[in-house]
Amino acid sequence: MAPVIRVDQIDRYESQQVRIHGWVYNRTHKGKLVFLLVRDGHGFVQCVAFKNDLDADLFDQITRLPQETSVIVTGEVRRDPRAPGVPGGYELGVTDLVILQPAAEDYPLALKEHGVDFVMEHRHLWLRMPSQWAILRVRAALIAAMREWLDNNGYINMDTPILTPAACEGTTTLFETPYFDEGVAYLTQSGQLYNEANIFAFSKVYSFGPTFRAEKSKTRRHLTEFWMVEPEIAFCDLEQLMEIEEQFVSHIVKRVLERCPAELASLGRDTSQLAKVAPPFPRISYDQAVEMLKEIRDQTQDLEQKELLSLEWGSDFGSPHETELTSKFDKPVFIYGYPTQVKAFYMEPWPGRPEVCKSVDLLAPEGYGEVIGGSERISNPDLLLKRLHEHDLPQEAFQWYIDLRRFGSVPHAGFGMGIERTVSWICGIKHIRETIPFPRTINRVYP
RNA sequence: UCCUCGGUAGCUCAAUUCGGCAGAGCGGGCGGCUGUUAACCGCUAGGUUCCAGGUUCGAGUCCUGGCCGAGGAGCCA
Repeated sequence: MAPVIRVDQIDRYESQQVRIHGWVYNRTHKGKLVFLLVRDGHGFVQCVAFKNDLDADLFDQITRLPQETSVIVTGEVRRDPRAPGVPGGYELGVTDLVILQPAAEDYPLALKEHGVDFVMEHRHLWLRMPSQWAILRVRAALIAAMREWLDNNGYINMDTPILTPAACEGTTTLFETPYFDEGVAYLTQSGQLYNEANIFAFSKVYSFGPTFRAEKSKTRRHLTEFWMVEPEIAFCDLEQLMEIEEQFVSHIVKRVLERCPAELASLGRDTSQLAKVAPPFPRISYDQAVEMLKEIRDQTQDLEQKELLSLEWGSDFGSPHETELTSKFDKPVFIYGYPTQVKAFYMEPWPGRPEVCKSVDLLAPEGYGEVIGGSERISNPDLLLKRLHEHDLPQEAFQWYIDLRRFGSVPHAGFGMGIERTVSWICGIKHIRETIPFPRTINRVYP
């Protein structure tokens, strides 16, 4: 019996009889000839059935196979540049076909454009479409590349808790859940504080998991549940942190370009920009960025844009600022040394300039904005305690965190990278809701 | 929370500045076609025009209120 193959490896089987386990994605009926586009999860391949080659009854069934019917197709692999598919260029001359289940006729997703609400309502089926399939395979490749780099560079994976007793950073809104006699617990918005404990045992660690923000954000860059990788490094300052970040990001982009060429091509992604992603990345201080934005603002004629770009020293950048800044570069850009007042309480002050802290954000090019936020952390217990009080945070809840600075404190730093934003940049897609299998947004928890 | 836009067939949309018979393409069904790339051609079925009021001889269209969604701002990764 012919072997079952994976469509992404079809080039290994030219002129051989093979079987494919899959689903009918599309059908074109031309009388005595039927084209089936079959997907097997690994790729999409065209299968060609001629009336003369097949039993009359079977051929008749093939001419009316509904979209999404599950099938086992047997046939000979042949190279043909006309053949569509992913990776494409090969097709199957059908010699036999078994129908496992004919799909119901009311499959909702036509091979046409659909509205956002409609495809989101049918996310469980939308996943089968080529664009979604490609994006989520890139996501998986990206996660694998990320773990590969960390595991190969001395980082150890430490899982941090999802149920937490209090706000990690005390600012943003948290999801709350009842918790036995303790009253309430909160869904985590970062594993960082726990990782700061972990580095004193393991030196270099990373956590990777879901994080939750109950912000009422309603933009293409926000989800209420998203995934973040958070490396944390002992004996590391801000400068070293930026070197780590650029190595890390460059490795991920390079690996995805190597491993997902067919997926990126099927998304129509121009990869020439991604190919330029290699160290070093430009480093711009917050002060310089403010100056650059002033110039850009003075030069623009568009009054609305002028308004959006208005900025005082001391405030954080909004999305319009990030877009303008990154458009000046063809690589990701570091912006470091943000004002202390717009950043979290645990960031190390800049030497001699307490109004600035040793923080760094990495902004992706092509308008994708912030994908990484990181900083050197405060290592002095007295200063940390002072900052806690300035931010009105309860000392008791953070006692363990202060303890870390009492028993062999060292300079240390870390960052968090948003997986969905990074995938959306690499894939070149507009909205991050497509970069996670089942997105959670402010007004959607179904399916 | 604020600003802007939208809701008509299963889907994507149209329905004449200024109220006058509810339409098309895709998808479904039936038929035709040996190289299709969102195939094409013919026939066919398919409607609570988001909801509730109001104006009018007459409302998909105008008015009031509500619901739902999208894009953006703020917040953030």
